Amino acid sequence: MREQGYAALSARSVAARAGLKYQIVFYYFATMDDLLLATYRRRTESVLARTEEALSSEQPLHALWKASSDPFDASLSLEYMAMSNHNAVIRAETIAFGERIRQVVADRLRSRLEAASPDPDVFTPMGVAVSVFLMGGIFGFESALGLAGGHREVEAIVAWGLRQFEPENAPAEVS
Amino acid sequence: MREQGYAALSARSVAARAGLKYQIVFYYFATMDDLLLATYRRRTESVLARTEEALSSEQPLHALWKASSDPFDASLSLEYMAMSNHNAVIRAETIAFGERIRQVVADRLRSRLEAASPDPDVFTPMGVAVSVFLMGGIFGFESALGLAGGHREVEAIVAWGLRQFEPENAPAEVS
DNA sequence: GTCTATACACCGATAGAC
DNA sequence: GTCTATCGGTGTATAGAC
Repeated sequence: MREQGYAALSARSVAARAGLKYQIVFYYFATMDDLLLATYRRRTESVLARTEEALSSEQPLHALWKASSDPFDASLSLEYMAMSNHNAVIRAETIAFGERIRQVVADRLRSRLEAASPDPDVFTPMGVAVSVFLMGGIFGFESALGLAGGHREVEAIVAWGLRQFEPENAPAEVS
Repeated sequence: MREQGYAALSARSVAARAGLKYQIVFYYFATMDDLLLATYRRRTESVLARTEEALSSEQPLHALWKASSDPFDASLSLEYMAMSNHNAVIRAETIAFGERIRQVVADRLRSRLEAASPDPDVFTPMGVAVSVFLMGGIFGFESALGLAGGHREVEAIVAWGLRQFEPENAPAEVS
């Protein structure tokens, strides 16, 4: 899926990688949608685990940016997002997971962000957390693609923003 | 493509909409890639036109956010981005267009942003322009999907940011 | 320009042998 | 559990009639 897109995920292509005949896929999964959902859930669990690991570091907001903007992850995430647009099962999963993870992130960062917020009405924990999350994702995807116009300049702004909440960190660590 | 994803764009599906036999597609376009590229180019031209229109308004940065975050556009853009991941022709076009439009936006906003920048080393024209662009795109896509957790809070931050450069605007106009 | 006819590859899914 | 055999459907693409 990462290499060739969701359209290339077929029983035949999956089985070929395992060195088996494609009919075996239907022995383990009744339909391709079942396989897809199982794969997606395994992935969201892994993303959640890595996010929580980032949140446990000494500079959780910086770590969240770093984890979110990872190009390898971002391009696969984008594939699932595109699929969410026209597959009801995947869309439901994307929404449920999206709501869940940003709640987790906001909760875990709450005390730290509230204490450091220059303006608590504007820079709420949820707002800051989701902003970092969203910006990181699309930034990472563009990097994977090879589209980097303005990235250096955006990083300068992001570094400034992160510094407002976690001041002791040097900007160099951001990228 | 918008309704069913890039995988559903086929000679058969296109011709069916026109009420014709699918073979006629190969009369107008030698390959499906040719059709795809022609469609994509028509779209990027239209996006560029609307962007330039936004930049001509009295509050170009606010207008840029509004145009970028339009959900209807964003979901189709995401489909092309996902496709860029594994189709070399589309990827080249995405990169070329991406570099071009952010250069246009940064140039057109330069004098205004430089004059208002609270810190010219951090908030460069390119940095601000691309940040608005990227955030708007993913924000609009999530809105189209029905994933809105933290959106209200993100909008508050975006409104604050826009206000730094175009102060006379009321926050209500941002969304 | 639009049609019919045809070719061949790949798709999801099922039945039944071992 | 893994295999072979088989099904109908869809995909891109070409040749040739009208």
